[in-house]
Formats: sequence, structure tokens, C-alpha cells
Amino acid sequence: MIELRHLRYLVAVAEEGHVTRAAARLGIQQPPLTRQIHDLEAAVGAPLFDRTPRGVRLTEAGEAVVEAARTILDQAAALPDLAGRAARGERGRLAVGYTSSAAFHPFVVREIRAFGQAFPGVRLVLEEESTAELVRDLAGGRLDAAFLRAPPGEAADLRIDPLLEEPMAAALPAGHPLAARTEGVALEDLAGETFVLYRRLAGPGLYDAIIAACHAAGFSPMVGQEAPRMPSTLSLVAAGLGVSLTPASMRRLNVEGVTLVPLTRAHGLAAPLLLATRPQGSAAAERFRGAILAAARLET
Amino acid sequence: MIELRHLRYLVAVAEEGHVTRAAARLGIQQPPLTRQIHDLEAAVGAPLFDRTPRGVRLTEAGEAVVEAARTILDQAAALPDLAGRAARGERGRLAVGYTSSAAFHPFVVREIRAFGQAFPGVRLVLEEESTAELVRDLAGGRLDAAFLRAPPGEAADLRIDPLLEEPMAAALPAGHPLAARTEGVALEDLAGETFVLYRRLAGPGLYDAIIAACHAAGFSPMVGQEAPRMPSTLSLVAAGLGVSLTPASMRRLNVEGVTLVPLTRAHGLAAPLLLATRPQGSAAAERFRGAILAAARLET
DNA sequence: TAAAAATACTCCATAGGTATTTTAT
DNA sequence: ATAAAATACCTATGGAGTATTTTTA
Repeated sequence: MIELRHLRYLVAVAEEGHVTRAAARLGIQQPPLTRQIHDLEAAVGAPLFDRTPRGVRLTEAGEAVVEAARTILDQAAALPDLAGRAARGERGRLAVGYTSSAAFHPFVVREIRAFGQAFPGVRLVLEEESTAELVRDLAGGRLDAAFLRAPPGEAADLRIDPLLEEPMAAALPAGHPLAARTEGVALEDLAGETFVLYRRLAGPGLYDAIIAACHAAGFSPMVGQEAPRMPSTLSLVAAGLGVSLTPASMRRLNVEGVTLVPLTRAHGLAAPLLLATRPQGSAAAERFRGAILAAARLET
Repeated sequence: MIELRHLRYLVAVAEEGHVTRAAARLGIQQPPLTRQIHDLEAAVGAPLFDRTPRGVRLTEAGEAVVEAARTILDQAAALPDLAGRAARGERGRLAVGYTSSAAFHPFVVREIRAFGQAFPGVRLVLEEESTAELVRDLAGGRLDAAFLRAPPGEAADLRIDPLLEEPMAAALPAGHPLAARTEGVALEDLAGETFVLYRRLAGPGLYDAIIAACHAAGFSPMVGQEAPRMPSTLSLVAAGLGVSLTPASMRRLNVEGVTLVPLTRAHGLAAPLLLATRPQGSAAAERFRGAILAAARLET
């Protein structure tokens, strides 16, 4: 059975061109070294050295094997470093998910990119999914981290870290009388409007927060249409089916026929950005969480 | 010190997810296997497995190391095959030289290409040099084989194998009266012409053979110009400085202003093609020589 | 509590050491 | 004649075996 020891000895003898000198360099005696070289020759099935009275010289088979042995030894020598970097989360795979509404948040985009550049050894896998799917995939281990807009209900023991509180904006059809009010509209101004809302599939979220804020503003919103995803909400607004309330960062979507106006007097309504991770996640996941939390702290 | 044994054991445990089962598969007992895995973890500086009451599971460091270990083990397992193929001359480096006049011989071109395709593991290095340089480089070990046009003098114990006898052709300037004689010219027809000859730097060769053939044909050629390389000979003919005699395969050069006409009645004048090799050359060189000699035997 | 890994020790195979012979120039 | 590799034989390190304890879901 070939061992790395054989390869180390082979390389030493090849470099010295001399079994006795190589033995000295290896800190062993000549006879055992000779024996190991013979064992290796038997294992590879070909003579590796031509013996001369002044030393030894590599055969062609020897040349080929030494070359291969060097790369093998280098790879083996790199194992501790490799293991250390994997353990420190500097390499591996990191699957990050986000809801459609988080996808347009500049913070999310910027920080994912920054992490990828800081740790090129980590292969980033990105998934845009619904909140329910994100939670399921996190619990199932298919995701390591997810950016959410609202805390999932009694979610399978996930760590939820609040990152940012983003102001809301009113999404109005282009021709709407309030669309010209670039300085902002108050929530009260929308009383009497028909609302198009993003309907989360599981647990309380933005939907309920909006209803509650409207009540705080003194009216009960009329909900005309529910959309399964945040971007479709804006499409429905563009189609004139009503107005909506979205995180301000949705401005990035630039949907034609929709104007986003800042929401003044929001009655506590805001769009939180959350990071969900599994407790004791992978090292890369821990590193990611640390980087994201630090960035969020800087942001506020 | 990490040995391949450690890596073999690591892979087995990783595949079984179970130290005891892996030990059975490896034909050893569980405690020594546990010990070897611990030794590897110490050498690598990171835990490779998470221990559970139902077995073990790779850590991220473990994943990374197992992946690297697999490629290392594959490379080590390939060593015997590698050595065997190197010993049989199916891989390595082969430096082949040829004189400028052999470079245009279809046999040389074809057989070098055929060898390269038959043994893709052999890196072919080609050199076009003067005969003297070829002989020197062969002796110095910088070349493994060389195609020559004439045997070198008392050359440093090289093996010389005659390959082919190629007919000669008369190289005439385009406007020359004999250039129209496509059926061929006799050597005698060239009596009285001025000759441009390829002057070999060392030893007797084509030059002397031509002089001798002319004498046999009953005249003493007038040598007007000597060229250092076969192709330049044709340039000088094109420039109208005389006629020349070259191997028929020089037709391939297609020098403008020069017509090559077959030489009938050559008085024994022919251009031999020779292969020079070192005795006890490399395995690849021996293989090459064998292939070339076999091809030459088929040719005639 | 049960299955598996870890520990403690014992043994022996083999890497390595010592002495000497053989080989090739 | 000489330097180096090969052979013969011995020693002892450490890989493997046996028995037992510890761990954790």
C-alpha cells in the first residue's frame, strides 16, 4: 500500500540524486530508505531510479511519478489550511433566500454582494421564495439564511434578527389625484380608497399591520384585491384596481403607471427587514449572520 | 504526519457515517480506526466529524477534507498506471530534429504527426536545425531523434537508420530552356550550367555526392554559389544565379520562379533520408524509432 | 437505555537502526 | 580502490486488537 511517506522519500532521493544524502536529510539511515524506495518501486510496478556508483538517477517512470508525487504532497500539505478555512466558514456553500419584497432592498443586494466578495471561497446560492417557503426551507436545511419582511408565526425555532425599519410608501396609479403630492401623503388621505394588498400565506405580517395602522388612522380599509407577491401588487395598482402600501425600497421596481409617494403619519406602520437563520447553523452561515448584523448596526 | 492511510480511513468513515461499520469494511477494529481519525483531526487542526449516538456526521471542515482526500487518493491510485506508461514510452517528452531539406519530406511530416496522435501522452518538441547542430544536440541529449539527409562523419556514437532513398530533381530557373522538359532531364544535360549547391558545414554529404555524380556523368560542375540551407538554394536559383539539384520532395516548397524537373539518369545520385538516434535512448525515443522504421519499411 | 464512540491496555507488524556485503566504475 | 547501494538481521515505534467505559439522543 502506497503511503505519503513513500512519496516524501521518493522526492527527497530524487532531489538529492543520492540515497545516503537523502537519508541524512530525512533524518533516517540509508538502508531503511533504500527499502522504502524498493517497496515503492514494487508498488508502482516499475523501477524509478537507475543505480550508478555515484548515486541514483530517475528513470522516465521515476520522472513521471515524482512529478505526480509532488502535487499529491502539496495537496496533502494544504489539508490543514483547507480544514481551518472550512471550519471558519471561509469556504463552503451558503444558501440565502429572500422574499420578493426584500429582493429590492438596497441593503440586501449590497450586503450579499459584499459577503460574496469578502469570502470568495463560499459558493453563494440565492433563492427568491415566499415567506412560507423560506421558513420551510430554512427548517429543512435547504437554506442557511433568509431575508424576511415579517416574523413568521410559531416558526420552527429559527433565530430572527431585526435588521432595519424601512418607511412605507403609498403606491398610487399614475393618474391618481394624490400621485402629485411628492412631499408625501398621510395614511388618513387614503381612507375611502380601495386597497390592493400583499397576502401572506402563513402567519401575521404586513397585511395585518396595514389593517391595524388604518384602524389607528381612524378608518377601516376596503380591500379589493389580494396579490400573492409584492411585485404583482404594484401591477394591480398600475391596472387601476386600487392603491397599496409597500416598503419604500419598492421604488426600485419602477413599475410603469405606478407612483410611490412617501407615507407621512404612518401611525406606526413600517416595513421591518429581518434576517432568519437556523440556530447552530454552518460556520459560513454564522459568518454571514455576523456580517449582516454588523452592517445593519452601521446602517442605523 | 498525515499518511494516505488516514485519508483512506476518513473516506470510509465519511461514506459509512459510522465508525464501527467503516472499521468492518476496512477489515480492522473500531478503536484503532477511532484513533486514526482522531490523529487526522489533530494533524488537520479541526474536528472532521460530529459524533452522535447513531454514528458520525461530517463537519464542514470534514466535507472539505474528504473532497480533497478523494482526489489525492485517486491520484495516488493512478501512480502505477502512470509509471507503467512512462516506462513504456507512452508519455514523456520527445525532441525530434530535422534538417531544412527533410522538413519538406511528406514521410517525415506524416510520421511525426502519426506518432503524436498515437501517443498523446508524449509531448513532441520539434526543431529545425543544420545537420551539425542536430548531431551536436543529439549527442548532448537535447534531441532524442533527428531526420538527416546524409550520414554525419565520425559522429559521436549515434545509431543511423536509413529510411528512404528519394530521387533527385533538377531545380531550374523558370525561364530556363530545360524547364519545359517535364518528363525529366538527365544529369548530362546540366553540364556547362553554373551550380548553386547546399553547403553542409560538417562532413561529407549531398555536396560531395553531387560532385561525384557529375564526374560520373562525365563533367565537372561549375559551382557558382553555396547556400547555407536547402531552401535558400532554391531562392538563389530563382534569382537566376544557376541551377541546382535537390531532393524531389522540395517540390513542396513551391518557390516562385523555380521549376523542379525529375532527374533521369542520375548516375547513382539520390537523397537518402536517415534517422539518427542515441543508443539506449529514452523509452519514448525507442518507441519513436520503432514506429519510424516500421513506417519506412512499409513505404518501400 | 441502548447503540455507538472513546479510553485503557496489550500485542505485533513493520519502519527504522546497525553491521556487512555487493556492485560498478 | 572506493563510494554508494543492497542485503541481513535486530530494535522499537506505533498501528491494530481486546476489554471496558463514557456519551448522548
